[in-house]
Amino acid sequence: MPPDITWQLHDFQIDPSRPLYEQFVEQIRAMIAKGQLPPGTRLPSVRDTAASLRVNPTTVMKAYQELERLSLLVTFRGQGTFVTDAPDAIQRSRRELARAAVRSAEELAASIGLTLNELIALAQEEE
Amino acid sequence: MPPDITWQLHDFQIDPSRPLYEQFVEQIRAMIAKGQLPPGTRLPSVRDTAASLRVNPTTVMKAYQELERLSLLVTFRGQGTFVTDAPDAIQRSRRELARAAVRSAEELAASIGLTLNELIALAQEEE
Amino acid sequence: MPPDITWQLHDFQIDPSRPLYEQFVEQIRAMIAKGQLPPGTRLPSVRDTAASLRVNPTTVMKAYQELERLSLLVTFRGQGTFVTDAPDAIQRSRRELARAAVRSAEELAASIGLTLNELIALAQEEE
Amino acid sequence: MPPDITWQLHDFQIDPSRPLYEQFVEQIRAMIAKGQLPPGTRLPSVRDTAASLRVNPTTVMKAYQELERLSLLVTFRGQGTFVTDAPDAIQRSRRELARAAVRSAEELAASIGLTLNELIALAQEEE
DNA sequence: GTGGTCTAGACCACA
DNA sequence: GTGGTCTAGACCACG
Repeated sequence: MPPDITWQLHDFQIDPSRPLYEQFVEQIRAMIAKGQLPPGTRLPSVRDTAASLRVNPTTVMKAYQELERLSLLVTFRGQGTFVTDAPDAIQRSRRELARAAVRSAEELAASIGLTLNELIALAQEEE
Repeated sequence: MPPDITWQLHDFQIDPSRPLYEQFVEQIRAMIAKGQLPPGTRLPSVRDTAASLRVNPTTVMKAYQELERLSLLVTFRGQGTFVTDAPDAIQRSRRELARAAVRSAEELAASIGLTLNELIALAQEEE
Repeated sequence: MPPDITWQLHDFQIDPSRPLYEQFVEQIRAMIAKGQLPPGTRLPSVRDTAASLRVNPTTVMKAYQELERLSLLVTFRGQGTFVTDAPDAIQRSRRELARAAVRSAEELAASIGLTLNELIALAQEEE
Repeated sequence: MPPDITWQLHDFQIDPSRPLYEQFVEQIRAMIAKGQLPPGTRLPSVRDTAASLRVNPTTVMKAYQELERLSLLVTFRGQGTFVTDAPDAIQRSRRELARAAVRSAEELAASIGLTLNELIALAQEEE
């Protein structure tokens, strides 16, 4: 039985120029991918999270719902929201994150006529 | 004297979910970085570009201005907009693109507890 | 005299996204309709059911009450809750279930301009 | 170039006991599936729809976004929301609707020990 | 003008 | 107590 989790405002880095809920999705997804939020963990309630992040509850809910769509969270009516306990959903999510990141770098490389390795080499060049 | 350039709608791939002007910046920047638009080339006017891309002129203007800010384009009043011929501007831009792309992949890797190499390996794993 | 019944957690499949009590109603109703719970059978008490299903007693109570409303269960104070032995209640319930299901499929068919048979054919089409 | 569409309150049947946005999704999806909203059609803006349905704009937006997730709508920034012009997305949606409806009827049939055909026959029986 | 995000606050069903 | 829906109204970026 994994313990409940709590979080504080300072657990999250927020960039006011981007959608808040999107950043919550990213950061919670990263915590799950890192194993920091083990399968079955109960997340703080929408209201509690909203209070500790000093944000509107609907903003938190939007993030939770998006994570549910990604199969990373499940909510049990009246009981709260939990990290999925299907370990493959989590592993799949890690792979998807990795693929998206690598694909995006490869696309940029291709757009300037380089391979991924050449891109990495170029990034390390001295001024 | 490099020839003028024209472009067609199909030279650009657009994704409705992201700002148009931003996509123009990226794609023109890529053309410059690839040498497809050599230094000194005169770009089509904002009006012409907007017409051939079937897009709002202010969108094109915003893209050109952003590229000027990046020192990749220069505008001579009454004569038009040209690809910079400062030789290092282009190479510097290539390095900046590469660094940004690599840094972003590294950050994602770190956020799920991996190195860049591990991230690339994970992305290549089979289903 | 039909024997008492007991049930285990695994007799019920639950979907977190729908009301629990509603799913109990459906599943108990199905057991009765199938003859798996013969007329006159005594059901486990609300407390026992709640315990073995690891569920809030009020949830079970709500399900039992709904099944009473459907005339499929009757409660004798102090003696417990029993499957009705009015012979037509069960057959009527089967017909009602069938009609509701068919009507709902017909309505969906109509909403996309098909008959029920066309809908069934479309559902069987290959990808 | 498909004509714009407008709609009135009475084009929608609403059941106050179920989420509004969900009903909008269903009904717009049905209109698309029926061909009543041809590919490429521009939907009324969120604000206009909200006004004619006498509903809050965010409720309409939620419906539009859900339909976008289903690949039935695409939105072009600053220009509005359009029915996708990929005809296969629409046909796929029709099949999905049909399959879900049929599967649900089959499941109910199975739960009372019948086949789909027997269920349909039972539904047609006289009182 | 378009869609999108966020807030504050109400109300509901479910457990 | 939980999540979920809806409203009214503000503000923003984009075209």
